[in-house]
Amino acid sequence: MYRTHTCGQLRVTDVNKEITLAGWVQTIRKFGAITFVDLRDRYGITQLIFGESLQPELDSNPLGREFVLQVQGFIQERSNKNLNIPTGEIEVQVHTFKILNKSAVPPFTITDETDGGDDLRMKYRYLDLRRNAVKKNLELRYAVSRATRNYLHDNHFLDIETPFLIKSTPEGARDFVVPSRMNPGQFYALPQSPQTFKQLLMVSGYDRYYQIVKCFRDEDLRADRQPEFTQIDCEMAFVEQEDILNMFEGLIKHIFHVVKSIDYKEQVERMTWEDAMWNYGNDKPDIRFDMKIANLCFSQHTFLDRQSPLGANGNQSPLWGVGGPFDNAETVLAIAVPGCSEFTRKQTDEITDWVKRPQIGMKGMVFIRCNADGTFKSSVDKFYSEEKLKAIAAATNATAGDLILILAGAEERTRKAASELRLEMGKRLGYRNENEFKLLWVLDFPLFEYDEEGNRWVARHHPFTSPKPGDIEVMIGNNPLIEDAAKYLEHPYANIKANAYDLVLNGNEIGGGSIRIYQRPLQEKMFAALGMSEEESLHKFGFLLGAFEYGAPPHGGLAFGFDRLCAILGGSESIKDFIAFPKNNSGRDVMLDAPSTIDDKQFEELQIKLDLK
RNA sequence: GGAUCGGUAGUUCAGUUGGUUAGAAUGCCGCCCUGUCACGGCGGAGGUCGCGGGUUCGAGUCCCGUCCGGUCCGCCA
Repeated sequence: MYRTHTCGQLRVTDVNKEITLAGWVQTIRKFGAITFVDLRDRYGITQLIFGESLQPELDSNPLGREFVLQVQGFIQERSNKNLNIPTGEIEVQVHTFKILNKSAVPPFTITDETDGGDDLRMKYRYLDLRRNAVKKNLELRYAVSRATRNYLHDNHFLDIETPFLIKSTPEGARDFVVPSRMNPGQFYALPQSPQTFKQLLMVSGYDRYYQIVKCFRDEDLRADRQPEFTQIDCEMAFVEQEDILNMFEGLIKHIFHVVKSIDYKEQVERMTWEDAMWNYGNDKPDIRFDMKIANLCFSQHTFLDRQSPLGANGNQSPLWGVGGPFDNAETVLAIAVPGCSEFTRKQTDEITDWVKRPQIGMKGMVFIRCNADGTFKSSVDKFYSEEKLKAIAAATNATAGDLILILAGAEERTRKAASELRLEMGKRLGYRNENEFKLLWVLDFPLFEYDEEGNRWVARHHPFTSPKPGDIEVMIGNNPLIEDAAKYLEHPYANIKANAYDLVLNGNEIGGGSIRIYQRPLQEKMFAALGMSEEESLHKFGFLLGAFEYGAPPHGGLAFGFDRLCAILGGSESIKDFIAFPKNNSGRDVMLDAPSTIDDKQFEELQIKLDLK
């Protein structure tokens, strides 16, 4: 028997017990005739003490960090206790020991605050995983997984596996492809999600399905995006949007309860996509803090059908007049930052530089100080009177002591910049506390989105998403074959809303889904609207259209980004440390050095000839 | 596809205006130490300054190219 106990379980109540432990040498502290060793395993650390009689044996079999060691001894109460660790009141008085395996000196320290850089840690991931910090994350991941399965099981969901080798249907993200030896010249694709399979399961009558499943997307990566990632994929039949929201609000609350001991009692807030874009500048607002964006004015129509409070700029408006800095701006947006009117010139310059960075791309920033005495001081005093500044401040909902930041420019870029600026100021002012969790449903997304590059309309969510009930008629009644972009832009499809919903946690999209189309004619209209010919839609999705002919029930579902959810619950921006063996941002596994070339023999079997450009 | 930051000892980093033998901490090795737990003390070893080219009397430092890594934009139904 290698061990009778683990390194985390022994306490003062175990004193005098004869035990055997096995684990890794964390540290060695030598004091002449006695030696202390911290022995570590998955469960904790136990101090070993080697007395004088063992020193000759230790001298001839020296220990080193990360050696695998087995010891026999008895538990004794420490004379000097270490109350920082759970086993700190006891130690093992060793009488025999055996080195089960030696270790090379590890390239970085196996400690919570390691001295290893990211690159090195990834190369030696098997050592990195020994660290408590990473282990804690993987344990949290398992806890989330378990809570999810328990909740869904209790709600009669069935875990059903779906295939990984499927057909490439290049809609949306790029597919990873896998050559088929038995079918030369043909390729499987790895699923971007089990979307169509779960819909087919609904047709088959498995009315509550889930799977915690790997998905694959061959797109460029980020700190929160991996080429293979895990989803909690769910689908339900005979449901409306409200049923889905309730079910999965329940799931996330259950996860909060079990994993974080948080009782999220209040109903999750809801917001339309339009309100989100209008007030926060993006479709996944962080509502832990307010600081809404004020829409000061437009000179042109925007994608939101709203009126700005101060009217158009330029000479059409008595407020803005002519000659100001916003004369030619498509959009003018403002944020009132609470309590920052006393910012120094250096601080405002610093924020200006921040919005001028290429990633934000603003040409500059205007600011107005709302002084405590009710006066205003701005960087545009020569253009606007005190009265006008007051009107702007009122439209921004600013109060005395606030600093108003104003951005102007092209609609899309400016709105995005204002959104980023709001988040940045929120972060700087400490409003984005990682221990505070705030959920939000974003509803009523547009069904379509115009793809400038491809010169066509694409599905914003995916092509199986149902329009909102009132908009279905619009679609059925309009099935134009659209020839050019100009027609698209006037097209009524632009205003069709989807029966789709995203769940947002602290400004991160953690889940999204929709009520699906379940009738063949509507699905055909959808494919047509996306510019797919009948032949093409049959070739790609004939199986789904066929299934809809055999009694497809109304259905809908949702998928959570599992890795991201775990990272946020763990208080991290990066998902890498919540994945045992992640890839770097070039999609490489630096430990395996994958991807790699393959043998000529493999090419031969696949009947593939490599001809790189 | 693009932007940006970084690459110097095993590791994490410093290295001024281009100028003597490239430093610190930690790790590693040796000696000392019977109550440490970030043990301590003394000593030692350890460097193709990512790679290639250029400028210069002289390059870790400046220039060009390239490779690798981080972050971001585009992209991610």
